[in-house]
Amino acid sequence: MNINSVYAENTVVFKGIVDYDLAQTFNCGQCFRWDENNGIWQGFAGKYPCKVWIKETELYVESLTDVENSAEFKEYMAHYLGLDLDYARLKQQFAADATMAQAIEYAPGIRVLNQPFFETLLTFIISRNNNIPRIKKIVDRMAQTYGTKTGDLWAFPTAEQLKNVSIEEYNQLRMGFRSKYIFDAVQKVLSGEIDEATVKSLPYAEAQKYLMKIKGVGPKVADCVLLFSCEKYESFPKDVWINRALAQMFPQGLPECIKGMEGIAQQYIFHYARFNLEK
DNA sequence: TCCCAGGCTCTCT
DNA sequence: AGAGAGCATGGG
Repeated sequence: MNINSVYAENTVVFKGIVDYDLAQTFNCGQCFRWDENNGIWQGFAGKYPCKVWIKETELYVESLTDVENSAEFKEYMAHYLGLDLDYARLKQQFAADATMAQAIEYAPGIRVLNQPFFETLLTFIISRNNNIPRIKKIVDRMAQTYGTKTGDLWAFPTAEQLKNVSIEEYNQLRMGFRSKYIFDAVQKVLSGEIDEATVKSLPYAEAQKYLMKIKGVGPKVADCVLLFSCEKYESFPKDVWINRALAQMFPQGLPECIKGMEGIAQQYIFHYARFNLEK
């Protein structure tokens, strides 16, 4: 996609933005570390601590540290925010199915972010049998205990920063039975047994199997990592809400019009289900 | 007090 | 291979 943007003073402005809602995007359960203040969202997009806001059809991203390479910054943010995928066309395609059209209409401003691999892997290990508010708290404690602070924002820790953290220390972050799984994931990333470039290069099914070498990572967590950080848009994570949606909204199965991009459709379905379906 | 959460592992059949 | 209990923790 051709993305129109201008850059000045650590800020990139993306123009011609239509149907993009930051609240819907950051609150739809795909990420856990963005906070809003007076319409301005703050958080980390990869290595960039940022403020993000939308004014009419312009999307502003201000880096809170000095940008060394503005071209790289622009490209990274466009991809992170999902601006390089034609959502207008995709949503029109999905809306061929009436139930999909209903889910999209409920929150048309959702975009699937392209997040960093390591952070996504760990946060979705924490997500297992957990609820979103508590996931956020645990992830914040991880950042504040082991990450690096920029201004008043704590970066999610790198694998290197977690190198010497023990299971007992993870327990102190109140992550319960997930501590040993976080520990295993960190070790496997550090040893190279789990390699980001390898995951991304594998076809979906093999990539899922590869990630499941990590203890505590099953099909659902692997699918989330593949969808939210590896551009495997055919990945369709199934949690309790999606299972409810499948039973109540798609008793005949998923429609043909989302094929190949099931993961993007999934995010609209998930968000709709969470706020509209009975338990 | 019990139920549940962006599930998975282990055990029993 | 399929079903079911158990799991840490905290909010409702």
